Amino acid sequence: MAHSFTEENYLKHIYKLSRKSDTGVSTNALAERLDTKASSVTDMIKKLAAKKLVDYKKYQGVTLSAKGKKIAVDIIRKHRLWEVFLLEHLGFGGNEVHEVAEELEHINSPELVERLDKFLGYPKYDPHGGPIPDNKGVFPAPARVRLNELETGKKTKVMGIAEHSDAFLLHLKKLGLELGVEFKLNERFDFDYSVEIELNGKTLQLSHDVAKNIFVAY
Amino acid sequence: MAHSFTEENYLKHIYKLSRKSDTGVSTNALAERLDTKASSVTDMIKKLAAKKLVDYKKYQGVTLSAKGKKIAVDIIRKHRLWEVFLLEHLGFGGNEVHEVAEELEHINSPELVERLDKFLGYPKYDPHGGPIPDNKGVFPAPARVRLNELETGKKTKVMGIAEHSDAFLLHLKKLGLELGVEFKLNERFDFDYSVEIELNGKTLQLSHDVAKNIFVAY
DNA sequence: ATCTATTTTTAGACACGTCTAAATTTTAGT
DNA sequence: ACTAAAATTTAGACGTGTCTAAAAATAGAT
Repeated sequence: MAHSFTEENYLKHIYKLSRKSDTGVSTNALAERLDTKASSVTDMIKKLAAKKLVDYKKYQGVTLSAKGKKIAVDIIRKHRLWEVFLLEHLGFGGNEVHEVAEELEHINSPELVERLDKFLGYPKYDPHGGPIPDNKGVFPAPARVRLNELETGKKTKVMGIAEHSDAFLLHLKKLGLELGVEFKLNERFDFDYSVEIELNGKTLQLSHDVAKNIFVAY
Repeated sequence: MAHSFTEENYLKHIYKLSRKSDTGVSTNALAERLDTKASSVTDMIKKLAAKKLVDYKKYQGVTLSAKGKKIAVDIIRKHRLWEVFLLEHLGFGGNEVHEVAEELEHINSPELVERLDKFLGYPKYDPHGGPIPDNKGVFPAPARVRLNELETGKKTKVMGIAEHSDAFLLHLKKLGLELGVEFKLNERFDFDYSVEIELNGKTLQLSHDVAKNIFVAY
C-alpha cells in the first residue's frame, strides 16, 4: 500500500501524458517529463509492470492499469488540495507553490488528506482551475467554462486560470480579475472574439487570448 | 543543501539520544531507535562523518557536528510546527499525529516553514509541551515548569504534557485538564507529593505521577 | 522494398541504504 | 591480568533507481 516517491511520480506523469495523447505514453516523452534518461524509464516501467501498476509491451509505450490510475489520481488530489492550502491559507504567491506541493503530494496519510479536505471546505477546483477528484477518485462535473465560451449577459465568477506565466498572472492582477472575483460578461465581438466585461462598475475589453485562459462559473 | 529522509532521521535521533546521555551515542542505541541493525548504523555513520555532519571515532560512539546539529534542530522545529497544525487546525487526536508529522518534517522548503510558523502564530511550544526552536535554531526560554514544581497558590495554565500514553491522555481529559485550561494550584502535600488544584470551582486531587507529567505556565 | 534516422531496449555499472555472518574491539567479572 | 560476554565493525551481498554505451526495433523517406 505504500509506494515510493519515484513510483508515484512515474504514475502521475504517465497519467498526465496519457490524457493528452490517448495512445500509450512513449518512453522518451516520459524521460523528458521526469528529467531522466530513456533507459532509466524502460527499467522503471518494467518494475511497475511487474507490480501490475501499468500495462506495457516492448516498444509499444505504457498505459496505466486500474490500480495505477487510482494511485495517480490520488496523487493529483493531494497535490491540488495542498495547493489550495498553500495559496489560500499560507499566502503563497501563484508560482512558488508548485514545487512545494510536488513534495507534499507524496505524504502518505489518508486521514490527513480527509482532514485537510474538510479544513479547506471540500474545494472542487484548485486555484489554477484544476479539478480536484474526491476520495473515490471521481472528478467534479465541470461547473465552469472558459470565459470565451460563456453565454453573453451572464453574471459569473473567476474560478481558475489555464495559463500560469508570470506575465499573465500579473496582467490579471492589474485588471482586478483575481480568483473568486465576480463580474458580468456583456458582449462578445465576432470579428476578433474579444469580449467586454463589467467589473465593479468599470467596463473592460479582453482579448480572445485572455478570455480563453480564464475559467468562470456558469 | 538537500538531505535524504534517512540522513535527517539519523541526525534527529542522534540529537535526541545525545540529549539524554551527554556522552557519544552508541551504535546499538541508535539501531534500536531507528529500527535497523547495528551494522547498518555503522555504515551510515561513516557516510555522515564523511559529510562532516557527525564526529565519529571507531568504537567511540557518535556526536553531531555543528552542521549536523543545525539540521537536527531544524527537523525538530518542523516536526513540532506540523504537530501544532495537525492538532489545532485539522482536529487530529493526541496520538495519531506523530507518524504524520514524522513524514511532514522532511518536507524541504524554508519558505513553507516560515509561512506555516506565521500562520500558526509563532507558537513556542507544541501541544505535547515540546519547545519549538526558532528559525535560527534557538529554543525558547522555558516559561513553564512541571506542575509538581510550581509554587503553591499560583494561578496557571496547562502548557503541555510529558507523557503520551492513551491512558494518561484519557485521564486528563476526564479531569478537564486539557491543553490551555486555566486553574489554580492550592496546595502540595509533602507525605506523597500529591497536589490539590482548583478548576472551574471544583477542587481536585492529583497524584505526584500525574502532576509531574503536566507542564504549566509560571 | 530498402535504407536511414529515431526510438527503445539491453547490458553492465554505480550510489544509497540495508542485511547476515564473521571478525574485531571493548567491557566487566573474577 | 585474563577471559567471557557484549558491543561494534568489516566483508560481501542485495534491492532501488539511476547512468553510459551498445544493440535492436520501429518509423519515415525515397
